[in-house]
Amino acid sequence: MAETKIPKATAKRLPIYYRYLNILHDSDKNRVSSTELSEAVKVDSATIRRDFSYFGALGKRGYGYDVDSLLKFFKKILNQDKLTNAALIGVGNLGNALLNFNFHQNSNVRISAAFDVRPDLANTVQSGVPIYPMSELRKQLEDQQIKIVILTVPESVAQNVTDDAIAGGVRGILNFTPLRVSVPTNVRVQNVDLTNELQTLIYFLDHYNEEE
Amino acid sequence: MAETKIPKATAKRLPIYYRYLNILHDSDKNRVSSTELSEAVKVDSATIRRDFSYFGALGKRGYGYDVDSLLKFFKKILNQDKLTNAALIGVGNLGNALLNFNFHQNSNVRISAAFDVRPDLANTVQSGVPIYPMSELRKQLEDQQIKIVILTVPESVAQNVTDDAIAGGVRGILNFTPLRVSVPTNVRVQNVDLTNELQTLIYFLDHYNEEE
DNA sequence: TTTTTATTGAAAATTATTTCACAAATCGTC
DNA sequence: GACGATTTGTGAAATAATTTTCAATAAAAA
Repeated sequence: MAETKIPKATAKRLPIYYRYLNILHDSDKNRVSSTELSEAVKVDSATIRRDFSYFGALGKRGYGYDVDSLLKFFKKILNQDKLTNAALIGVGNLGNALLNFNFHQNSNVRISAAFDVRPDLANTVQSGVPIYPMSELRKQLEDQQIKIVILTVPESVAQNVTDDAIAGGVRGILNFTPLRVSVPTNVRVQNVDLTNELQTLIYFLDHYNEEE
Repeated sequence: MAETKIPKATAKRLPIYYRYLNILHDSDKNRVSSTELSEAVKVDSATIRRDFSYFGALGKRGYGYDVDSLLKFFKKILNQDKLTNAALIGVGNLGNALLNFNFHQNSNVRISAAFDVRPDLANTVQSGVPIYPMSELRKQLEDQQIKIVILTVPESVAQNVTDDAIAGGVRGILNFTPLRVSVPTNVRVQNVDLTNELQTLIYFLDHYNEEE
């Protein structure tokens, strides 16, 4: 399934490249060099070439990379040639913003179902997405074959909800709660911890002055 | 200023430790081992000990770490013993959610000013935070001595707004736009790219199955 | 007191990632 | 075609981060 395992650091950069390739494509550029890419995405050009080379020789010496074929290649690699459905669990403050956040505009992901405990939300439609009661979580995930969830519930219930979601077949979790949830090894968690990010930023400001 | 430069990977974990130490403190635990911490924060115990050791010998062999003194230490290190004001630029969909997101509850950061282009928003107060017109960005940042901004504007204006903010003295940017903004070396950018996170998650799901 | 158990701190080994630097390939021009 | 200018792809070196290992020490038990 994997093409001889790409480094994680590389994998995390692929969407960044993909995004900029789309921009180039939309502006009808058909050729790009690693140096040019480097400036746009703020990644060293040697790193970009190394990243690309894990997938084979994608460029041409003395020429650069062909935008269209590179784009097509990454679209495939990133599964962006198919639509991926995700579920949002917890339609509170942040959850609501994510419902309106148009993932589908920039990527082939869309939130196709949402869940919340509040009885007045259950069985309504918010921003075009049906909201189900939490009691239906497992069943709906199974029925709709949803493999990815976005977790925006209160920390106190995060682990329970996670367990439920995994029971429903979920394989990837975008976790906005500060809790580091426990999951089996075949489930992937990507943590987005806003308080953390701010604190890290403050730390760097105070301790890594005037350099990079 | 810096205590002989800590690895970046370590710096990013400090807020995670800090948060869990607070939880331990609140539940009146006064001692913790690296193994116990490890389970809670999902970081290998050796990595935790290594991380701590950059700051000196904080623990006691055969005993573990004293929660209170460790907490006090990290509070200082992370500047959480002082209040840090941040500004939010762009009170749209996501920006609004962040205004309501209580950073102050979990950390000593609060959003003390917000900015938006919409004339109907300017000079109102949203969730207790005054909204200023964009034209006042630089002046307000200077006057209020705000060094950190949260950027939730449309991508198309991200670079301009960033330049303005930096002219106003900003040193750290939590960037929610997909644009990799250009900044001088003494300004730090922390990118939070939601579409990216989802795409990375999908990539890992498809290519790094059944292992870790 | 002595022994056992728990646990850190740090050196060393390992693994992962980035960067350098250059030969090889290709392009565009004369 | 030959030549100079570009630009990739990649070994090798450098740097960064994690993990192993274990001596030293503290606390608890005998």
